[in-house]
Amino acid sequence: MTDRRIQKSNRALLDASFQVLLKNPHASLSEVAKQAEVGRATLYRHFPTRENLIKAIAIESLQLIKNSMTPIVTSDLQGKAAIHRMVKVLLPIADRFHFLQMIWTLVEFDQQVWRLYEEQMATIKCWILQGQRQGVLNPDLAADWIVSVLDSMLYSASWIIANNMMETTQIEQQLLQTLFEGIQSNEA
Amino acid sequence: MTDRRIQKSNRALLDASFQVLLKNPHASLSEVAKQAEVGRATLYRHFPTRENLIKAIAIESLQLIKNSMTPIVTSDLQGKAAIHRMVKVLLPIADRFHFLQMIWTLVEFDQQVWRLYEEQMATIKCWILQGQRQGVLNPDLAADWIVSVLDSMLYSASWIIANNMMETTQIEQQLLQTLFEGIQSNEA
DNA sequence: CCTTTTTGAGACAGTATTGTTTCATATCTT
DNA sequence: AAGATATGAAACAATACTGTCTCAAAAAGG
Repeated sequence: MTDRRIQKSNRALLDASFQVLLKNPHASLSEVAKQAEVGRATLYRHFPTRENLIKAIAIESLQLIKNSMTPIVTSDLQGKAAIHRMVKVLLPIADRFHFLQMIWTLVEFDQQVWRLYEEQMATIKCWILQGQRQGVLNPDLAADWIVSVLDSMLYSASWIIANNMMETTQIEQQLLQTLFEGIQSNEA
Repeated sequence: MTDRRIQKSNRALLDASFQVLLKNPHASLSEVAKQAEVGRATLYRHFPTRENLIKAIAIESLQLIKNSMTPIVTSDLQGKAAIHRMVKVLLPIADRFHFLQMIWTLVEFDQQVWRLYEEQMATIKCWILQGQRQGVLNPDLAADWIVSVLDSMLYSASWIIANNMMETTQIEQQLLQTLFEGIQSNEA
């Protein structure tokens, strides 16, 4: 039915562009095509404009994030346990967060992308409010602030991983520790 | 001695470019010149290349940060108290951090800029190690991780302030609370 | 007041990128 | 195997931005 060539090119382009634009958001589409081992014309056939390409990556990233989170949503995990689990699940795809954060200022997205984004944020916020009601999370902290911190810590972690400054498992442990208990010494 | 026009144009250009490029790193130099109420030719007379302009903003930002931090360095504050104070001092200029973080991937800086940056980071890292030795900061956390978290939390705060989502004083309090004690409820 | 210097406006060439189109070739589907 | 379709290479126009230059006007300094 569907031509295998199309799928192959599409995949190669999505992977390559993510890889290239993550490193350098200014990269020309020639570079992307080259990295994807695909002709420049083919790139334009698949993604008519640059914005179109970036949007496709954004949607794929958000979809990836969503797919990682739904198992947690459908499970009966709540509050702290849910957040704990979420961090573990999202850390491996933290570079997707990085990408979204990076292009956020460069491209104006349409409703579709925003909806996906808001949806994920709403889910996280919901867990936080739940945790606060249950008394496991500090109710003095604004939910928006906590969401933002979570976001930026994942970003930090992704950056450290990308630069090979620490091992993934160690980062995971340190992130959770810091997020829940802060940087203060336990004994203090 | 020095022509007042030069200083005036220079200041206007530095302010305008920071403002414009913070919003949109892609903005053309025409937009910058327009915002600065200065001719495009004048912009090029002051800053021969785009990179040159961005570098100037980066240096000014780093200098600003440095000037904010030196009073703390020369004081005898240490460990937690020093970090506490630092957060308070840096929060008002968090948008400078935001800017640096934003352009970091877009421009390759020369030694001068790197030195200034490394210098600030080293100072912060020094305080953290000190705090860990004194037992006020969790010694299990990597100093690099803590620096990174600090950085990203300031970024979060700056973003929230920029979007008028919370008041500055409240953010300051929440940032310190989260940084030191995490998001966990005290009673938990 | 007179000289020097900066400025703004505009024209200008150079360059890079975008996006389109064509056509022969290779690869798929049936 | 045969027809349909995606692809690569290349040429192409259009655009946008960069960086340079000139010149008259404005503003500074002594």
